[in-house]
Amino acid sequence: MALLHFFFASMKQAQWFSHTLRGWFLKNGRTLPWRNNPTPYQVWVSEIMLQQTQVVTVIPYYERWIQVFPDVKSLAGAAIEDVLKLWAGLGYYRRARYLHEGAKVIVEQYCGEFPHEIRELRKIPGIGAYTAGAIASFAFKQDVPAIDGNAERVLSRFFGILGDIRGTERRVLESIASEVASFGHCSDVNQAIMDLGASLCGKSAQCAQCPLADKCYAFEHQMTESLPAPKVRIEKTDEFRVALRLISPFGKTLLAKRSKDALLGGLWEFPMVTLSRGRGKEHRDNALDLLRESRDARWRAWCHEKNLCLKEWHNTEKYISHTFTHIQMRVDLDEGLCNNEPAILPNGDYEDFRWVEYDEIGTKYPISTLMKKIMRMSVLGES
DNA sequence: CATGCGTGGGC
DNA sequence: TGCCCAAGCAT
Repeated sequence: MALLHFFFASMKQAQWFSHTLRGWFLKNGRTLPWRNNPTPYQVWVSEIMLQQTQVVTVIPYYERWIQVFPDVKSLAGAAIEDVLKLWAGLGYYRRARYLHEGAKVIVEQYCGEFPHEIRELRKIPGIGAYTAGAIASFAFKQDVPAIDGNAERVLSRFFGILGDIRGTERRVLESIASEVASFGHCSDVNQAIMDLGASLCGKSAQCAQCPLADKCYAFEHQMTESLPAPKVRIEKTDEFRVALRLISPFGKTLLAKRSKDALLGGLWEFPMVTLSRGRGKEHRDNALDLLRESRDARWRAWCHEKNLCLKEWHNTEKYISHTFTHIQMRVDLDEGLCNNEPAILPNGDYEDFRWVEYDEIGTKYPISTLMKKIMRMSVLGES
């Protein structure tokens, strides 16, 4: 019933919406590095980078990326380490891995040419419903919808979709998006929806300047604040870790490579151990006790297991707090000198260990923002 | 299908 | 400052 209601109510509106919004876009659309008659590769790279990430953040990363990897073939032939280095700092590192894998798939299975069909695009790692629609409409000029967070917000407000657009009302949203798409010029219209969502129809709407306000459901009913229905947020887990800056007799620093499917997968860091993980004040208090009492013992055991012979040792009293989507992390830093430089086998969180020059960290070895913060705490010399 | 996965910017 | 978010996808 709900679907039928929205379908009939929105049919007339959809054409006006498409036409009016496109008119606004042709005058007011943003100029962006990936918008000048883009190749499918350029659309792909930009769309993956833009997932959950702001345009201003993406621009410099995109420019650098296109310089180094101008096409699918150059990306497919690259080393994953170099791919991650270009991505370092952007977050959600699995996206970089999927881009790399996807490039190989396109070269090996599609003769280096992007498939045009949505169904085929969806088979490429990291390309989901939205990105497939974006590539098909922006690069191949197909009249298909591309529903991202902006489209969810703009469409749910304009057409008055009151329920959960990620749940029960998903079909309604998709049906309306298809209706809008059916009037053509989807490359423009889809980008118009995003630009409107990024400017006038953001979290707080500026309806006075909006070309769609005349027929907008949310504007008419003063519901822009409450649409779309907000996502449920999960409480963050608190995590307490200790990192070790360990220096060998030859002045090398021990670096560990995180397992590729883990948090910050594939990036390098001072080795860390997790002391505790949980939620609530009681847990946090216990964790701080644990930190005081068993921090050194944990490290001694860790070093012993790795045949590392510790010489000097010191707790820096310094720590950083770092927030991830689902984790509130505190990392304390310990620093020490050891008498040997053993080869260390992969284990647990880490798939590789290496003794490196301090100034290679971040240039030769890709690191996260968390690791940058930890390095700033280090008081030992820089070599 | 609910959950895991980063970061920098805005208020 | 602390909280909320911003062009999703895979499992």
